[in-house]
Amino acid sequence: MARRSQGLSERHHKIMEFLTKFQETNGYSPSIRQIGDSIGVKSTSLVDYYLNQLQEMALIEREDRISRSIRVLQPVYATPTITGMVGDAVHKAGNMIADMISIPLAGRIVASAPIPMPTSDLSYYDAESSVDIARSLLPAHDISDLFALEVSGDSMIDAMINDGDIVVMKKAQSANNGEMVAVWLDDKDETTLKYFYKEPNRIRLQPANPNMGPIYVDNPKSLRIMGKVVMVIRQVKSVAA
Amino acid sequence: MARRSQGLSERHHKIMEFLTKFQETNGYSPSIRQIGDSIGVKSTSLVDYYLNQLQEMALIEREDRISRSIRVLQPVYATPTITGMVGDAVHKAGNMIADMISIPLAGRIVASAPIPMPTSDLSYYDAESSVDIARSLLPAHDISDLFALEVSGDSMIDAMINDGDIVVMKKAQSANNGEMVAVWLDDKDETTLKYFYKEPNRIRLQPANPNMGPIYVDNPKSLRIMGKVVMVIRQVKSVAA
DNA sequence: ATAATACACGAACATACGTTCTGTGTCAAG
DNA sequence: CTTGACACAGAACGTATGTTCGTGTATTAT
Repeated sequence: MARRSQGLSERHHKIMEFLTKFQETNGYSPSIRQIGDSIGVKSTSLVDYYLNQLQEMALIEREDRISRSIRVLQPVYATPTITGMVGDAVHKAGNMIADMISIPLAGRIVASAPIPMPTSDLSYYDAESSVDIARSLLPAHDISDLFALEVSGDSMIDAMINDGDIVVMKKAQSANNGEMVAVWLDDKDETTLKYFYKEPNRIRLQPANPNMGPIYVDNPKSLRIMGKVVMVIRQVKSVAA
Repeated sequence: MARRSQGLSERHHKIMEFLTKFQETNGYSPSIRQIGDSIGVKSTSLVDYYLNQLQEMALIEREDRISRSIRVLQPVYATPTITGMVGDAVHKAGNMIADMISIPLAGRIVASAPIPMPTSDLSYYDAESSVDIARSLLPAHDISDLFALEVSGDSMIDAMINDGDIVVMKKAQSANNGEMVAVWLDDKDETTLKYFYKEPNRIRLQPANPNMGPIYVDNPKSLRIMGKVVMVIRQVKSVAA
């Protein structure tokens, strides 16, 4: 339930500091009684009481009836000391682990050919052909079904995507208005990247470049949505057009 | 003292694997009995027996009479099994740490204003305003002097860069031919991103979009190079132009 | 053959540890 | 004033856990 002030009390703070430091120096968690000693509390029940609160605040995790099973989810360091800053850096690095996603590089996207899709969902973990991206950079929170393609040729230039760019896509068969999708146009026999808009009697495909006009597709069957574009990465080499 | 074969026996190996994995998945060490279960040993004393050996081999450390106090000094992953692949993935993630770069997000780039530069090299580590990028994605191997800017407005559209995009740049006062640079044009009073070409009597600024013509600058003094563009990231939201 | 050693089981033990219950004092809201 | 939420202590409880001991069986060395 809600505590009086939703912030951390002095006690909570001291406990978190102790947990963090103890973990780092010993490699395992302290016992309830050790925690009690560290903050000058005699009773184990009170410590348990606080630990439950910290757990509800998602600052720690612990397993029922298992000694020293406390996991510190968010390290708290005492006032800015050197060791504290080091620990903080370590922690940040640790977070970066969780915040990295390895996306399979499925192949190349060419205007004149359909999009190659990653074979299986349990895609083979090949370090050579994957793109590592920080989750914080991904707008989508749903990580599944992502794959990457390298753009070949200038044909996507109206989508402001150039040769050599990497597009991160999410598998999809349908799309909502305003989303950028990769579509295969039957009548044109080509793949393009456009913003998708479903209008009353037709579908409007809007290029990302506002200076260019839209394409209208009347027959929904002549259009196949391959995926939604999540991200575009351009590694600018020193070679110009 | 020395055991018959100084190498690890099968049992030792399995224990080390179990310890490593358990630690990584649970954040704390297993109990003696849990270890016994994992290797099919009924008696706790035997496990203790092996643990003492491992401790003498300096593979683990543990505190006397303290539960779950085992520290794994030298992680051991299984041979290519499922569990091994998990450990391998974790290991890979560990490598990814080293391959991540946190680039300060210095501000916004607007056509009508000069480029904001990061204040000091010991740039303040603010998690909220930084961009994490895998080093493998960066074409440049020189990591220093990198900073990131968020593009505001459509003015960079001839560089195929749109509103909301993030450009990663490297501080520079000069540029080589073919590099994309951010320049401030005195006579036009604006910042643009163009490919840089020094020609005999003038400087040619070529837009990334091949459909657009170049700009020529005769007086080198009216042009200030702010930095080289290293990378462009577009987080495609579901909002179109 | 004998002894020494490595490997294994199981029970008994002591205790470290998490959990629960009862009681007490404080303080603010009703 | 009463009520109830909150912060705390202490004790009692049950068990999870590390340790020790006694015993047995291979294997190896002497």
